[in-house]
Amino acid sequence: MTTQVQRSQADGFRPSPGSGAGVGATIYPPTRALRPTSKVLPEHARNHNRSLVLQVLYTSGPQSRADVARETGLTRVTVSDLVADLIAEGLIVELGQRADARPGKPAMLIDIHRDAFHIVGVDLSEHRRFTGAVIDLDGRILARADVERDGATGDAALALATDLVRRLLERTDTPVLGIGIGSPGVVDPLGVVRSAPNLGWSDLALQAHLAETFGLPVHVANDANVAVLAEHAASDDDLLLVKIGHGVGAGLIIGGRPVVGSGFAAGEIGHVVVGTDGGPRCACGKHGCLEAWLAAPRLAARLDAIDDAAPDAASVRDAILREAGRRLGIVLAPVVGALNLSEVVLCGPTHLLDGALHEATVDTLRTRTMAEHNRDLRLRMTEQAEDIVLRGAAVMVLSGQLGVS
Amino acid sequence: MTTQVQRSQADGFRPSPGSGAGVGATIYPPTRALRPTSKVLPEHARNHNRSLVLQVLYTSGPQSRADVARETGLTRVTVSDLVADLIAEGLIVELGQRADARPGKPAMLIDIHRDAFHIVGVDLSEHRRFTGAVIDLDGRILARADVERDGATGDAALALATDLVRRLLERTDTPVLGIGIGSPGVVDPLGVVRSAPNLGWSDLALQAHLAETFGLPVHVANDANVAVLAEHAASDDDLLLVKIGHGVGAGLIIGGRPVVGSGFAAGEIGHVVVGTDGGPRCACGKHGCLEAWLAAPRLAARLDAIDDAAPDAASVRDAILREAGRRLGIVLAPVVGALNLSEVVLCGPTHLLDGALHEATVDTLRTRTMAEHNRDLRLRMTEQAEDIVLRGAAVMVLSGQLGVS
DNA sequence: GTACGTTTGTTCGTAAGCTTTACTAACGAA
DNA sequence: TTCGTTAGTAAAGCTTACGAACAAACGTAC
Repeated sequence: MTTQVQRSQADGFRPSPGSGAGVGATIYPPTRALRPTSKVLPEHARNHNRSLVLQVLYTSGPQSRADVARETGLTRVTVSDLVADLIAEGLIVELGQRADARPGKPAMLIDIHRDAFHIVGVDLSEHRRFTGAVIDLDGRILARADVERDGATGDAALALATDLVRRLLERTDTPVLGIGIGSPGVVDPLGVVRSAPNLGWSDLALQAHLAETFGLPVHVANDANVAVLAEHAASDDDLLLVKIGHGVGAGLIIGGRPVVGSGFAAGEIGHVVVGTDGGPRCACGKHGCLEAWLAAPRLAARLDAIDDAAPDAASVRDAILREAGRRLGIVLAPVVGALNLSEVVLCGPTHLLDGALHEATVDTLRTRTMAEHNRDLRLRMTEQAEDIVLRGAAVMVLSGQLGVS
Repeated sequence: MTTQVQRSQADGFRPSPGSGAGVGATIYPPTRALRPTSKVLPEHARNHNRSLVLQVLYTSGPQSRADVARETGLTRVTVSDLVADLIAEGLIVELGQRADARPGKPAMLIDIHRDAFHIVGVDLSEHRRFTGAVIDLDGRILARADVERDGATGDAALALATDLVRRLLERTDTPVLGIGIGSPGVVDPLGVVRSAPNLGWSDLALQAHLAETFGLPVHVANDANVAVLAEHAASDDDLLLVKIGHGVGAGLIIGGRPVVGSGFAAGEIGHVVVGTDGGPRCACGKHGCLEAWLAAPRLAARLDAIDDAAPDAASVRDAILREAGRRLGIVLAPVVGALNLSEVVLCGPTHLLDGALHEATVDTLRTRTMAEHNRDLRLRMTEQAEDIVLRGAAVMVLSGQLGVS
């Protein structure tokens, strides 16, 4: 009976991609979308392979067409064809023959044309000013420009941001691949700032405005969601980035894709209440919000309130930072547990975060989650300091325009 | 200057799929994988479109080839070609001409051959017994079989499960599309049970064992992760399912894809500590774990301890359930906030969960998250009761084998 | 120095897959 | 009967990737 069943099954069913045929080869593919949602044409496949070639070159550096073919699994013929297109478009250049001596025909090295395009990145998340930079394809910052915000909101703030982009575009003679913007607040995938109270923006079509003004591809996302892209470029795991500044926000990448959330408000953890014992009153009216514990200005104010002359000032400062870290750990523990995260990154003022606070967060996470499951959890400070949003904006443009990161 | 820049850019760059060319058309595609990881061949595209046709029929029911073409965006020619293949494989059948009178040639209705295959689903998560069922493609349960576990662990438990599958396979004469298993513990994507303390399993290659034994496609995943598939079949949003039974676990679908976690332990929230005021001692040694508050046996025991004769027994019961619900809300709040979830589903004993506990969880979530961002959050009981894991197992097989759900 | 093997990148022909165009079949409406 | 509409199919063409074969260019063994 069972043999009959399996015979019919084997005849009637063609296995889907990713799951080989035959006994024991069928696996549940976790990366496959559950439901196909739109058709795929050959040109889409080609675009994917095009990005794949660029990706290999981007991460592994100059190499021959044959090398790329081996790494991608495509044939040399196909790679040559794709590369020919990409050279014609100016995205790839030939660098000359490989130097080292090997048997066989010498290889012609190719690479992404790293000088062919620049990227404009802008960070609107700082409270006091907008910052921006011209960035090359490798994420190096080539030129900077800032503008003091001076409390500007609404259209005035938009004008400041637009002008900042204009000034940055004037700083380069190289074609610009695109403009990436990290904005505070809730930003939808079409680049509409749904709500950014600090800037007085609501339903502002920032992407459309800038795209029309400058005639360039524009990508806009929440600042923390942008920042996590910069961090993700270095690793491949699921990643949570907590950005602590004037407010507290997070960016999240799961399975290689940014999490946006049902209302495009993923990562908005600043007003989640921490613990069951009250806490400082928050601007939102609640008590014990994460932001009330952890926002940089509030934390700094609490530290400043301590009289340096007092005999135990140092230990009080330490206790304050430690408590803030503990509160962060309390909020993160359920998230780390539910998502089984292996990597959490902190981003913000180093003098506040990197020390007692960081330690306390680690300790709290350890004691409040199942050690067995989260054994290899890493909690670390970002190494990108001030420029993380700018670099993330560049990654966002690279990813959106070339499918590379 | 800027005009020059944009001209070169427009010439040199071909927009990637999903982002149209030209001003304002470029969007940041949130569903695109950041980095292409493997090549895509035409046959992969065809398989995708094949699944797309099946998906449309599966969800929308019998219709003509032309209807499918309109809904998928593929041409009638391509749909006819795909359908011809699928009919040859026995996955689609022609049902005869459409009855209603319309101008033009009458349509030949086609549908997924819903009687051609059955699915075997098994739930290993109950403490006292293993349950299983033969399920049709629409998720209807056609036959059941159970086996008392009687404390069996290790190889004995494996033998019980294997025998249960064998008995289920004997209950149907229809070809079996595949076997789906929901197991407690941590299960990796290859169907290896990395760790299931209750069953005494560690690194047990359950998928491989069953596939070899029965010569059928087998899919294994954690019980809560399986259950959430059943729930997801009804909606399309991000979804968190909390499964409360002997333990407490969760399953999570984000962006249409199950979250697995870095150690394949996503959803293991049972041993996250809740609140900052201690709590009952847990089997794991910590105090105030979610499981210590909420696991069905412990909750029931606390309720049973109340003397029914006592004057205020009812209100004490209520307080206990309410407190448990509050604890659940406290743990979920950071997760809901970080992921901006719109839908959370509870699954477990209705008499415990659906009442004061549920209400308290909703209240707690409301007061501990930002109402503005999570306005449309729904927290509800599952409607699938006992069979959710069995139905989820069927969805897992459907999804894995046909790309349909 | 010559023959041989190796590696690169290209050319040519082929197979797969989807589209456009054009057709036939079958129906209702005027 | 004629006209317009809809379903499904057939033929041709375009895109895309592949395999086979080849020439170029190199090291090495003898």
